[in-house]
Amino acid sequence: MMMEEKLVINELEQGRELAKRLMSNLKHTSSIESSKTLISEILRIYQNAIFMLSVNEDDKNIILKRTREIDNKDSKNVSKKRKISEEKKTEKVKVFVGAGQEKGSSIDDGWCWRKYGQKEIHGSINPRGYFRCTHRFTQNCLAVKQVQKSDTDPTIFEVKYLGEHTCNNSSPKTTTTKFSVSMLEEENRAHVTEQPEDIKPKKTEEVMISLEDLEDKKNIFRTFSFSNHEIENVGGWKSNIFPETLMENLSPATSGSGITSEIVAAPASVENSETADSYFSSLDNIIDFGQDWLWS
DNA sequence: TGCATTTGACCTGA
DNA sequence: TCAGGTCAAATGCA
Repeated sequence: MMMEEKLVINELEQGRELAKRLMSNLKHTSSIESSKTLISEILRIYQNAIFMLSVNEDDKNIILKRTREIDNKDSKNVSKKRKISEEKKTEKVKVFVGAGQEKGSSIDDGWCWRKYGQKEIHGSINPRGYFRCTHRFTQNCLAVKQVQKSDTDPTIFEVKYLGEHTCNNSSPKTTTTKFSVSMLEEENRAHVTEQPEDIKPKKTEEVMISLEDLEDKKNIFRTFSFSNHEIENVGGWKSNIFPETLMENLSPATSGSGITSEIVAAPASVENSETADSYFSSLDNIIDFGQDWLWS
């Protein structure tokens, strides 16, 4: 089996386990917070899986090469202070570049990060930002990520994840699954109809706003797109992610604000795959379920 | 006032 | 020796 297929399967298996836990949670407990956290985790895992299925061959080769290098180093039992032997996962995240991003702030991937350094990288125009989990000291969470803006496309950020989150992700901000939605929310507020004061987004309720919003699916996926810009079969890709009914409900104003241009099609091999279709269908169900549950 | 960010210095591996 | 990664004091912000 190909290495990337194993990685995807691993991600999806994690998603399945989390979904089971979520179901159990809903049956046996009334802990809304833990269920929200599980939903966020599931969405993140499916995002990773979709990304793995959709990266182009060059990106796959880079990821595989790094994975093998890591494996080799592990097998030699080399222990260095630099985190070269830790699990590393690289994502390319295309974002709307707003003011916050220009300042080099962290890409909001649902976790709570604290910036601890920035370095000019030899041969790169843009500096690399270093982030660690906010709960590093309180919960001994060793997750770290590096964010660097692409030299060729300023709307693409390469994000490297090192280490796993061991924190319980209890920060209000960390329970969101927005994938860099924040800047777009700023943009969207100009278009969104006025809401009553009491439901304006508050920091502690971002997950509710995020999941309650009818356009949430659109927000999630339009702010996370894939590095394969060559393939533009948007209809097939979008129809996998967004049900037709949802697409019909999107207002022209909002769909014209960038969503169609920012969602990049999956490779044909993914689009034509029944397996992949079922994954996307599951994702829809998960998102639908999350919204219905939160509304109820 | 507490927390996050910035940034120069320092450390480490290649 | 140099590039990349981390530390920690200074600074900013709510």
